[in-house]
Amino acid sequence: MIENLVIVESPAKAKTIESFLGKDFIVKSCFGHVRDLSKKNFGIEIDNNYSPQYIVSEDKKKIVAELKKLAKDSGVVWLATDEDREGEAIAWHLSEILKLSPENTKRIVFHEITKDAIRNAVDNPRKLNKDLVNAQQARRILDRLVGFELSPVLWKKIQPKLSAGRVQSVAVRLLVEREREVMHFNPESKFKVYGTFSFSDEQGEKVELKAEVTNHFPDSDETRKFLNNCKDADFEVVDIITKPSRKSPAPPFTTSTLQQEASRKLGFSVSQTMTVAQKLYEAGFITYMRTDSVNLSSLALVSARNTITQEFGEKYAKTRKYKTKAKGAQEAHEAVRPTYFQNETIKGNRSEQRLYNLIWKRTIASQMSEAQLEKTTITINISNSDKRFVASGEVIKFDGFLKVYMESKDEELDDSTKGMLPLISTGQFLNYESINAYERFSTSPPRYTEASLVKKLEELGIGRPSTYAPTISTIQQRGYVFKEDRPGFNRNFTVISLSEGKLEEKTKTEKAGTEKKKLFPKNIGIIVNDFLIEHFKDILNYNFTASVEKEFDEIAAGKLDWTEMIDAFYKPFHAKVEKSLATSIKKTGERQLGKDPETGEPVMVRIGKYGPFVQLGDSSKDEKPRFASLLKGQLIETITLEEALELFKLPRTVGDFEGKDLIVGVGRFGPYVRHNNKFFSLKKETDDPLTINKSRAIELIEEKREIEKKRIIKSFPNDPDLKVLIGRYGPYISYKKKNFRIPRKNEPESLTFEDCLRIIEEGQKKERQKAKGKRQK
DNA sequence: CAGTGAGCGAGCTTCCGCTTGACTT
Repeated sequence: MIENLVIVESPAKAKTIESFLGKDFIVKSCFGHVRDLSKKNFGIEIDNNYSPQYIVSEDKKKIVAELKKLAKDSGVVWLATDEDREGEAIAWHLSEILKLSPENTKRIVFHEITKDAIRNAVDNPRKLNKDLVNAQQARRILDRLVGFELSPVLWKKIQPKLSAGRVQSVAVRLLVEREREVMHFNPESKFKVYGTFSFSDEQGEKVELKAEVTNHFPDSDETRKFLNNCKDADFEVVDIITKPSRKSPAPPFTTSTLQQEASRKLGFSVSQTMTVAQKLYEAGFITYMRTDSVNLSSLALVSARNTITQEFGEKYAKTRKYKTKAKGAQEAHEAVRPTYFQNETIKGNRSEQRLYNLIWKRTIASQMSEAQLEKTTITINISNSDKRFVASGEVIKFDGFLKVYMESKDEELDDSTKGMLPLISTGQFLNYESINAYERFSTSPPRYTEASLVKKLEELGIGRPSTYAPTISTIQQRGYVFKEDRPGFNRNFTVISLSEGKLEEKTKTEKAGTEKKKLFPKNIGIIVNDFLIEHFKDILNYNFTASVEKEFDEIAAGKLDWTEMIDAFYKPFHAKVEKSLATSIKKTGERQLGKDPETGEPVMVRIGKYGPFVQLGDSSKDEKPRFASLLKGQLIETITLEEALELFKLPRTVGDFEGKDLIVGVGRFGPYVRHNNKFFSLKKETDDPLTINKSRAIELIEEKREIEKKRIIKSFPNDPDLKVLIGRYGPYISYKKKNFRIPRKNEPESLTFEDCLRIIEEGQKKERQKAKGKRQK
C-alpha cells in the first residue's frame, strides 16, 4: 500500500518533487499526454455530437499500465500536471484511464518547482476543472477537423502526402507573403552625407569631429550641388544638447526569446536550442525550457539579488518583476532560468556551456539596475545652406546591467558614429577635412529566420512553446520551405567626395542581398498556400487562432458549450471543403512563358509528380516534348523564358577525363557531374551547372575521391565488398551496400575480418527480428 | 542515389500539443 501517488508530466520534475515531499509520497511522471484521438474516422463521431474517440497512444501503453497498477495500490492519487489547459486535460485523461474515484483523487498545481510552492499546493488541493478540460477538447477536435479535412483536399487537388493545419499553414503563408514582398521590392537609392571636421583646442591641438547630415539627398545632382556649396561655406557649432537617458534590461527568457537569442548570438537552429536546453534541464542546471512566462519565483529573485550583490556590488542589484505580454500565454511554468545562480558556469559540452552562459547572463541582467547614459548632440550650421550637420555621441555614466548582457537585434543598427565626442563649445568654427556622400539603397523587409518566424507566430498567438521547433521542422519536411544561405550579388554605388576644395566622384562595389540561414518558400509551398487562401481564407487568416482562442476561453469560463462552438465552426467549414473538392481543378501552378525562338514551340512551367519543371513543345503533337527540372531556388512564379531555355541545355558534356565523358546534369538530388557512371554533386554555393567547366568538374571528382579515401578506416583484400568506414555518426561497417553498427566494446581500428563477419551476422539477425515485430503490430 | 512528366486504382499520407528516448550512416 502506497499512501500517496503524485503524477506529474516530466520525469525530471518528478525526481525533484520527490525530494521535497518525503517518504510518504511516490512521484511518477506520465510523459505528457497519454491518450489522443484515434486516427480512424477522424477519431470523432461527427454525427454523434462530435463525440471524441480516445485511445492510449502506442508509446504510452507501458507507462499507463504501470500507473494503473500503482494507482490501485494507492491511498490518494495527486494529479499534479501543469496548470494550463493541456495540463488539466492530461489530469482528466489520467483520472479516466486509471479509473480514479473522486474521493481519493486530488488535483494540485504549482508553477514553480520550489519546496514552498509544492507544500503550498499539497495544502490546497482542488477538483478537476471540467470546463477547462472541455476547452482543451474543443481545441484538440478543431485542430483534428481542420488538419484531417484540409490535408486530403490537397492530396486530391495538388499532390499526395501534403498537409495543412491551423498553425503550419499560417507559418507557410507568412513566408510566402514575405517572399513576394521581397520579389516586388524596388530598391531606391539616395545619398547620405558624412563629414569629418577639425578645430584647434585651447592647447592648440588639432581635434577631429565626425558628423552627418540628417536628411538624405535624392540624387547625385542634388548631392553634388550641396558638396559644391560646402567648398566655401563656414561651419559653426550652434547648439550642444546633453541629455541623460536610461536603458533597461530585457525580461528573462521564454522559449521563444531563448530561441531568438540563441539564434542571433550563438547561431543555433530552433531545434538545436531545444535539444541543448533539454540536456541542461535534465542535468538540473536550468528550469523547464518550454514556457511562455517571464515570471521568476520569489526564491529566484532573492537568490539573483544575492549573486549580483556579491559579484558586482549592492548598487547593481534591482529586483524586477516582469509581466508576460504574449497573446494567449498560459504561464504554467517559470521563465527559463538557472536553477542555481551561484553556478556561473557548468560542466558540459561547448554548446551546453554556451547556452547556459546565455541563460545565466540574461536572467542575472534582468535583475540588475538600468544603465545610465548621456547622449550629446552637436549641431553644426552651414553658412550657405539650410541643411545642418549633426554629431551625436553616447557616454555610459553607469553601466548597470550592461556589465553582463545586451540583447541583440535582428536587423543591424545604422552605421552612425556613436561614442565619445570631443570637448567643444557653441560658436566654435570648424574646418572640413573631408565630406563624403555615399549612395545608399533602401532594403526590402527581411526574410525570416527560423527564430524570427517563431517570434512572429508568438506575436500572433499561434502555436505553443512545445510546438515552435516541431512546426519549423514540419514545414521544411513537407517541402514547403527550406533554409539556405545566399551569397548575394555585387552592386555598384556612387561615392562623391569633397577634399581640399576638389570634388571627386567614384564608383565602388558592395555586396547586397546576402542571406544567412533564411527561410525561403519552395514552389509546392507557394501553390499550396495560394490554393488554401483561395478556398479557406478564414482559416489562413492571421487572426483565426486568436478568435477561436477567445471562444476556448469562454468554454473554460463555463459560458459556452464546446460542442456548440465546434458545430458552429464545422458546418460552414465542411461545406467549403465539399465545395473546393467539387469545383476546383488540379492545381499545378502552370504558366506559359512564351515561344522558343528557334523552333517556335511553346515553353511552359508547372509542378509535376517529381517537382517543378519546364516543358518545351506541346504534348498533343506527334513529337514528344522536352522536359527539364527547375534548379533549386528557381520559382515558377518568377522564372523567365530565357532562364527556362537555359535549362534545356542540360545535360551537357563539358569535356573528357581519363578517357570518359564529363556530363553535367540535374537529378533528383541536385546538380551533378557524371563520369564513368559515377555521380559527383556540384557545390551549391559556388557551382552553376549551366556554366561549370571541365577543370572545375575534374576538381570535384578528385575532391570526392580524396574524401572517400579518408573515410576508409580498414579494408580487406580477401573481400573488397567489406569495409570499415567513418561516417556522420562515427565508424560503421559497410558490406554490399548495407551498413552495420559496431558494438561499443570493439575498437574499429583493430577489427579483424572475422570480427566484421560476426557483427554483420548479428546485425542481420536483429533486423529480421525487428521486421517480425513490425508485422505482428 | 541522379534517364522520369499518361492514366488507372488499392492503400497510404494528414492535424496540434504534452512529454522523452531510440536511432540514424
